[in-house]
Order: sequence, then structure tokens, then C-alpha cells
Amino acid sequence: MNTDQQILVPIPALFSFQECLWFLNRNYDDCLHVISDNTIYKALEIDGEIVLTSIRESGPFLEIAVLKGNVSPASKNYLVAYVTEWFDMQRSIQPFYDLLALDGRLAYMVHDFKGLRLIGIDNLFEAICWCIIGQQINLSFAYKVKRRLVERFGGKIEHDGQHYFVFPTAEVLAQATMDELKAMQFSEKKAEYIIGIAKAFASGALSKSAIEALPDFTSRKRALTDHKGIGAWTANYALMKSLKEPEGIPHGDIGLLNALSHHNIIQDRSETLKIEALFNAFKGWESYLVFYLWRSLAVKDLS
DNA sequence: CCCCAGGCGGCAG
DNA sequence: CTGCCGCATGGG
Repeated sequence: MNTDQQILVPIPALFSFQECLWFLNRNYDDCLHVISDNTIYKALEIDGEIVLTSIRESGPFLEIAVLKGNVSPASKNYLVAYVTEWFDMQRSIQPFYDLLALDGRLAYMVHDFKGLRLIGIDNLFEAICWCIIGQQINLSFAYKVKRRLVERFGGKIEHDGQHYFVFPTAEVLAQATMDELKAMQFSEKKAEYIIGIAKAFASGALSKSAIEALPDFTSRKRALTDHKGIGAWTANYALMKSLKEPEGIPHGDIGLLNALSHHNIIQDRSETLKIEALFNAFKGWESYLVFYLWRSLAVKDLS
């Protein structure tokens, strides 16, 4: 391998690449990355060209390699920024652990999930589409539908006989037809929502930079929920995963409610006051708490 | 046939 | 603003 195609990113304190791998590989068939031998393979579009990258741990660094495609020095900076943001490597999460340690029901997470970072979805359009796909259906089916969409409309790069995909652009999905999406088992409504959101992004009516420029959480959330198909849950999830908003709590999320129930924090789904009290104790770290609670769902015997 | 799944929009009150 | 209802679609 050409060494000038390799980039090293220092690993911060309280960061576990194994936890990143675990999250990206947790029993679901995600079409936007491949994991093999402790290495992540991911296609990325840089300056209009799709390149294939690999990410692995190498001593005190994450090592990013470009396996196919050429990257300029500027693109290397982009790759570092991308990975740093994807795995939320910039943040010091010790304050979050201090809060966890104060709660007897959650303190074990500091040890069991040590170094887990909030894995992001940089592309806001992708994050919103993923939410719409996942609304009110089980996750394994959602991943199937996403794969059909990505393999039909997304860009791809081939390497060693395997295809690696990037999420479709809004411009492409804005041209998709209802029938095409319904054939992939999108419901009528979801097909409508996806095309509508794609048109909004393609026209510039909706963009990550415009949302980021808004002054506060409430207005950012409102700018999202103004669009058909984006409700409170989707807006919060998108803000949490794409804009890394600490306040982005996907209220009502079935996984979140199940996790709260497993930890005996609530007895049933209507106990909003108890949920509010919990999150009040985690000001500034709400989205991290959600992410760690989701992480806990994979632990079998909590009872 | 039933209920559920990482909801949403619409419409009464 | 809140609460409820219909809606789609596959899976157990």
C-alpha cells in the first residue's frame, strides 16, 4: 500500500475503537460500511469522486487509508475531519461519566461501555431519510429497505470484486418515482415523505448549514418539523446524530423506552415526568445518555 | 388473527 | 396544547 495515502489521527482519552466497531456491526446489515478483521471499509464522496477508505486502530492512532481513488492534501484534511466527527473524537466525555457515576442504575455503563462515542451521521439528508425509513417498523426490516434504496440510487465504488455504496444524493432521490419506492416496500406515505424531503434538499429549501446557522435548538427543530414526514422523533434524532445536539432526545422512541424500563427507571411508557427528571440530571449530555441506553439494549440479562 | 415495530399527520376537544 | 385515531408494511 502506498504510505502517502495513509493518515493518522491521534486517539483521545476515553475512546474505544472496539466500541465503535461494535456499534457499526451490531447484528444489523448496514449497507453503508463493511467491517472485517477489526477494520471499517467505507466509501465516501469527496469533491464529486467516490473513494474507498479503511479505518483501523494502530497503536495510539486511528489509521485512515485510501484504498481506491486519489485524494489531494485538502481531501486528507477532510478525511480527518470526517472521522473525527463520525466518532465524536473531539469531545471530552469525562463529565458525562461523572454524571453516570452519580446514578446507581446507570453507573455500570462507565465501565461496561467505556469509550463508546456517539456515532454520527454527518449527512443530514441521509439521517432524515434513515429516520423516515425506520418510522414505526422494526430495525432489521428498516435496514433491508435502506439497502434497496441505496443499491438502486446510491453511488458506488468497486474494489476486489465488492461494491461499496454511498447514500443517494437528494438530487437523485428527488427524481425517484412513487412506484419505484413502493416497489422497495416503502409505504405510500414514506415514499411521499422521502421524495418531498429530497426535493427540499435539492432546491436548497432545507440544508444542514442553514439549520446549523439558526440561533437555538427550538428553531432548528422547528425548521425540520416544518417538513412533511419529519415529526418530533425524527427531528430530535437527526439533530442528535447529524448536528450532535446534546438536547436531541428522540422522545417516545421505543428503544429508549424499553431501555428505561429495563433499568427500572419507568414502569410504563406514560411516565414522562420520571423521564424528564432523568434527563434533567444529564443537562448537556442528554443525547449521550440516549445513545448509551440504546447501547444497553444489546446486553441480554439486565432484568 | 393478533400485536408490535427506534412515528406521523390530522383532527377533535 | 393534548389526546386519540387511522394509516402502512413486514415480522413473530
